[in-house]
Amino acid sequence: MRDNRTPCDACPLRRKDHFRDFSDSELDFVKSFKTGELTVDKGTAVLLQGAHNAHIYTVLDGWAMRHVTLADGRRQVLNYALPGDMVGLQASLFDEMHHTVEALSDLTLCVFSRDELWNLFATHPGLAFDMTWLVTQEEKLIGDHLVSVGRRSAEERIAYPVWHLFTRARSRDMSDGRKLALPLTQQHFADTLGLSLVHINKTLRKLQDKGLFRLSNSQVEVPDLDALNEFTAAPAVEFSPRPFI
Amino acid sequence: MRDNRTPCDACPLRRKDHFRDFSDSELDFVKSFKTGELTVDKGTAVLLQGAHNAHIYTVLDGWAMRHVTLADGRRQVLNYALPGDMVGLQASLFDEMHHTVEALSDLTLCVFSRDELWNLFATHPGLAFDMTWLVTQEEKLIGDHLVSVGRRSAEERIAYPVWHLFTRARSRDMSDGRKLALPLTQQHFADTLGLSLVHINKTLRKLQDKGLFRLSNSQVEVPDLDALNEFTAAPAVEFSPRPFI
DNA sequence: CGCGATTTTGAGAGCCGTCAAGATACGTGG
DNA sequence: CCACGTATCTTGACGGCTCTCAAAATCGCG
Repeated sequence: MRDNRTPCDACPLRRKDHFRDFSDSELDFVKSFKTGELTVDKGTAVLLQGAHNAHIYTVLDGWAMRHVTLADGRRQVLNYALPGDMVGLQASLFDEMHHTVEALSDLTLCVFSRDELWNLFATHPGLAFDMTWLVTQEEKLIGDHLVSVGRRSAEERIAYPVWHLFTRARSRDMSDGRKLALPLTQQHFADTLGLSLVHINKTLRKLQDKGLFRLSNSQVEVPDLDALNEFTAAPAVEFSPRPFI
Repeated sequence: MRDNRTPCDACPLRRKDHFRDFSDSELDFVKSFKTGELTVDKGTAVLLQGAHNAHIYTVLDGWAMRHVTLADGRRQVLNYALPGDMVGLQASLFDEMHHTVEALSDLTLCVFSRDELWNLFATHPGLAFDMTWLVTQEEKLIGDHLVSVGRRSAEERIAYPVWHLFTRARSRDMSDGRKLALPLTQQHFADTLGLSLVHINKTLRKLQDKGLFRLSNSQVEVPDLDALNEFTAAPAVEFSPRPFI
């Protein structure tokens, strides 16, 4: 945890169109709710499956991944967390974590105390409401993911997270509109989509040959996002500023 | 919606060990929050994917299923709802539904007004907290489901919902410990697990030949729940009274 | 420049899907 | 109570999507 933390007053996320702003009272509370800032290197596990943790986090900068590891080593990625996303809340409010949260890039997190969560609900129903909304959004994302893994072909499956991550990253101004730095290996795609690494590689080639996108050097380039969206057969998402804490 | 509704004072769920009781103040609020009761026949869609709905529901009696239907007709079941589970909240707090909720049996639901939700957060932080907890639990269940579909073999996959539904139903006193009325067809299993109906049928036979359970006449019989749990390789769940609204 | 991580490619096997048809159970009306 | 239509379950054959195994090529980093 570092001293030179980002003051909430000057939170870079608040300035982005994607996120809604706080009221003065809410901002004051969040400032006190935030107990510190955590910066970890790429590859670090921030929250560990099976462990208890006294903190809740919001991603301030970087990419994280939530995943479950089975006893025999098989892994399943649940979701990716981008700036503005909370992690540590989802498992369940006070039980042990059911999944691991790992940094995919160098990662900066705002740290909140779990003990203060009740206080948030008691004194700031608006923020509590926002938090619940965020959890329902997470549930929706995982549900969509489940639909993909359960019912779509390999080609459709791969296209979905490319489009999805690109769209989410763009709304956070992480992309210039066509290119995006994407810190995922093909193994990540495999563990996300329930496919083998080899099959991911071959299917990825087919999709790139179709011109839907281009992956290289940890970068994605999407020439036509609408075409990619149509290929995934996923409903396009509407845009309205979303809350964050 | 019927007139002879179940009064919250005499809610049959409150009496079960599985659910925690309300404080007097909470009970009063929930009584006013509940605007009616809805009883529908087996097969009825209570909430429709793509539609808006002014209500939130809690299952009072019966089985429901939450599922997504793709444009070409492929279906993916997200989860099953049993007495005490909320439906209609998850999609997202005020947007259109992203999935359908359908009655698997004759189904009775408590009806709550979405407009009052804000009031709940403003005046009863305890209930708001419970509601958030319920959503995180749903997210956990869907996450576990995703792990199953993404990373487990057909045999492991099928065993999981049998164990899971049996355990959940038993905690609601719907089973005598060995037998349970389970209103699922093999097609439901297929749509739940991302497998074909034919393959479900053949795998189901193998598992029954192993003696893990027996399905017939819409009944499951599980001779040894622990053995089944071990086979699924899913972590057993601890028991503590959970909230409901 | 050298080593580990990641990507790529090929071959062969097998799990699972599709197609098809028959058997059984269930609900409804006569 | 029986007849009949529909839903559900069962079984077999066959094809293909995806897996595993294996090895080479390329990339990334110190």
